[in-house]
Amino acid sequence: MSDNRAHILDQALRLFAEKGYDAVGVQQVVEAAGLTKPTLYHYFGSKQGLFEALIEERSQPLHEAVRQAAEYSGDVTLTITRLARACFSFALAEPLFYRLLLSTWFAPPSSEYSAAVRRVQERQYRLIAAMFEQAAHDHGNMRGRHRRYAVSLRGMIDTYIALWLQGHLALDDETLLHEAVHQFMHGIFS
Amino acid sequence: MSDNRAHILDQALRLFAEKGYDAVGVQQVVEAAGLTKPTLYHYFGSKQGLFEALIEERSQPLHEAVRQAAEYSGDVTLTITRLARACFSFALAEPLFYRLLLSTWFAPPSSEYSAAVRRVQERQYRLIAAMFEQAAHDHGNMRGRHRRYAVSLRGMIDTYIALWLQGHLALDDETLLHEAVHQFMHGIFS
DNA sequence: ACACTTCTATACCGAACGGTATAGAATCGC
DNA sequence: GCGATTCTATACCGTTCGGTATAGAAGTGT
Repeated sequence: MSDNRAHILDQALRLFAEKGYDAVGVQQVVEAAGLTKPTLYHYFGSKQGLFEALIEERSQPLHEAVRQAAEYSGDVTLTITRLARACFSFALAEPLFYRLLLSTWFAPPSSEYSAAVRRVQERQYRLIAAMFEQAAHDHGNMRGRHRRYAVSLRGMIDTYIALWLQGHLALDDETLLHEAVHQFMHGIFS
Repeated sequence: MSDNRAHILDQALRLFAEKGYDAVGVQQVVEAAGLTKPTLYHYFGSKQGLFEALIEERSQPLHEAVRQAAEYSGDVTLTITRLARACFSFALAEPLFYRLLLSTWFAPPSSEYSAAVRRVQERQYRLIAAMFEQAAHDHGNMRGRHRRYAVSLRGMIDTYIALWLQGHLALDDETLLHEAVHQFMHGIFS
């Protein structure tokens, strides 16, 4: 019955996302899953191991989506739109997981467990930066700025998702998506 | 000797910013301050009270700086530059406090203690939104978008500060400041 | 039927958690 | 000097923390 493992991951995701890693005890997780601690420690070895397995496994669909969306096709606006849409879609499908990603990404760095999340973000950052570097071949004025562009695009995407998570806007809105991308491309004086 | 109160706040800020609220025990705080728990509970009543006092008191200089910078003077670019500079300056002066603000702002919402930080952010958001609303009187094409502009400007500022906190860029760089503002105003083509 | 590996529960470990009852200093108005 | 208030330390409360020793199920290959 190895779907006990999946149950533990499910409940751990929910609790970590709702209360934060340090505020959730191992006991709470196994109780929510209807199991006991030795089961959890059998599969994951430690609380940190549980968290890392959670991040590693559940982030793969996002990583794949970003990888596909970030393939530069000659049209910067289109690529950026695809990228933002990929992130928005994933956040809409897995709000708990995206909340966990965001909160850990901005959490204090000392915590050992957060390295897993930092790896995920770093991987995505590299994909986006590479896209801007390719795009700079077509648009000379972008040359040398691909790092800053990657950084600020990710920042914009995460800002919108964070605001959606707090109920300040609707993420499943194509108009909003295009306005956001348009602002990124052409500024607020459109 | 009521500067014991200040010592406790200092150490609480450092520990909360470095490890996170839930990962820091009351015992750790008073030990770092060279005191004992009853002293802390005399001044702050509870761990949550300590956190809220910390946020409320240490955020006032930031709030005042943002309030002044957000006074619209007829020049949008100048106002935004002043705003970003005010936030950057505060972050440079109080990196631990800004890190604490950011991490709590993106933390799971269930935690009672985080309401204090949400109040701070909400106050600043209103100042910035009001500035854009005034600016819309001069720039008709901005009308009705002041909320989105306020949101994305704050997002951009916090993104840059977060990246500085992680060592990815230098915040005390007037060129970077102007590039960031320029990108916000005119997009990445320009 | 049997050894063997995989999985799960009971019961427990020492340490740390947030918080407090009590009492002794220190400081103040007078 | 003296009562009253403010502040701080010793010692302790019950609970929860992450983690584990032990042993019993459950399934598998032979």
